[in-house]
Amino acid sequence: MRWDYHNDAPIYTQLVDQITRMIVSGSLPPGERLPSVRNFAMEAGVNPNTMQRALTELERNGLIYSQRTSGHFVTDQSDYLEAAKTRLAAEAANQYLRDVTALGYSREEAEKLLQSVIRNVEECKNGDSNL
Amino acid sequence: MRWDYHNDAPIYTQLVDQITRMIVSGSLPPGERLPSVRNFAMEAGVNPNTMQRALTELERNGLIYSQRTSGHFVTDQSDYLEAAKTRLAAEAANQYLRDVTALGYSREEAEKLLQSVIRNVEECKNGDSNL
Amino acid sequence: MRWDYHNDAPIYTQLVDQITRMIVSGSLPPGERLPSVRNFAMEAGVNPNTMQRALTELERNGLIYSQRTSGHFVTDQSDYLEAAKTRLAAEAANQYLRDVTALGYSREEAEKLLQSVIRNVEECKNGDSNL
Amino acid sequence: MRWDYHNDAPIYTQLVDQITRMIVSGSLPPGERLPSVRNFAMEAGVNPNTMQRALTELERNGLIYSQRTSGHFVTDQSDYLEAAKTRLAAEAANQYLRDVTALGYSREEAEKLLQSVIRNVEECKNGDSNL
DNA sequence: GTGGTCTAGACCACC
DNA sequence: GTGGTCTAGACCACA
Repeated sequence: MRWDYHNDAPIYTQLVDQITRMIVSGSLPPGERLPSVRNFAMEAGVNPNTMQRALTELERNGLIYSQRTSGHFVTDQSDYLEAAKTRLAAEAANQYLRDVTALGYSREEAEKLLQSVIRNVEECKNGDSNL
Repeated sequence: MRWDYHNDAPIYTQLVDQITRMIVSGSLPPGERLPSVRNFAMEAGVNPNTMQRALTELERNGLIYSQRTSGHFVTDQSDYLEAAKTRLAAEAANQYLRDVTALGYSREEAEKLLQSVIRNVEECKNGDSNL
Repeated sequence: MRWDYHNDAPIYTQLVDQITRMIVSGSLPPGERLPSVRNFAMEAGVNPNTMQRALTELERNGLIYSQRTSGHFVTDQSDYLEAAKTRLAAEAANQYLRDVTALGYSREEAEKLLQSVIRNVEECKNGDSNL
Repeated sequence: MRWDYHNDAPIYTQLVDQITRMIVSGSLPPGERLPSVRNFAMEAGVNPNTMQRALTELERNGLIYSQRTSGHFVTDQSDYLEAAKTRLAAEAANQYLRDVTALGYSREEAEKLLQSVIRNVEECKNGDSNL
């Protein structure tokens, strides 16, 4: 896992985002025990307080739960994970639509634009793999 | 024009974004003179300094230019405007792709998801028009 | 003559600079009568007030003199023009030395740097002439 | 460090220039932490906002970077610093050439003029040391 | 304590 | 009237 941060947003927010992705994408499977706050913070290269704050946020979101003495665990309600996943994806799609229509594009153009960008990405990927 | 701000980003950034959209979408046509800094600030409900900062940023981006004693003007290089428009749209599309693939979706699913969201939006629109 | 202005300095200052160069470089010869303020301003694409201010400044510098009813003339004291020329050149050289030593270069390096830049310019010139 | 300002340019610009020189000349070494905005401003005798603006500009130029809660640091990419140094020096040399050729001198004369000015400076220095 | 944003109000040169 | 700079002082989130 790569942990890199930018300056435009609070670190704890970026932690929440990244861990969320790890969970809903399954790279942190349901029921999995997370490293201790202290270790997890070291791994991510941040202050334990910051990691604690991120975990609290994730617990508030229902993606993880904490057991008093034994640590934090990814929720094992996989239907909930699935719901979170589709919700986040729908949010992203709506954001994209809002952005691109604000620029003066129609919804059809938004669709075509996405397709051309995808083609573009795939060409680059192929180019890279040839290096 | 609606000027509404949220709390996650600095106001001057949001001003830059909104004015950028007004320009590239053509609602502020090339060569058009903007209101004076003070008036524009009043209209947007912010301090003149904040608006000034936003305009400085826009000038740095090449979307407007300032003429020392007569005001700010939308650039009249329409090819540049067009380039900015497509650049911003491509950024939005890439952002969407990044978000949604980070959640574990494939690029094909990203496309289908967008289509279903668009259908959804259009149904809502129709629903509204039936009210 | 090209008259183009940038935004970082007052227009009248830029006029003073450009006319000064025209005079000391001889493109406006000693004793020459300048166009009327009104015409000169039109030619330069500026407000007559602005041109007037520039001429006043030039008169203060002794590069031109005005005769009540017949207009402005380049001074015919060619020794004075010569002196102004060398003074301005010396100022430029000193400015260059100050700039470049502030960056941490020695005076010898300043000399070598200038030579390499000159070579560079001449290559570009040759390249252009081949187009 | 001497902080003296003249009236022809905005203070924040002059701050940028002076700090840039401190950095590229090595008097502020790579990786070095700058004083806090407030302290730096006090030291330079300006308002914290003004210093902040200068630092923002320097960050945009890539000469420093800011770490959200711990301060500003000189970039540690020394190759970049070296590039900036030579770029600034080349700009100064070009400026000198432009100035002096606009006065009607040839490039050879520009070179000789610089040499004579350098000799002049060194004589003065020697004169000083004899006092 | 750090950077950063925002407001308020004054001031300036320019045209 | 225009843009632009500067100061003063308050406020905030982050670590």
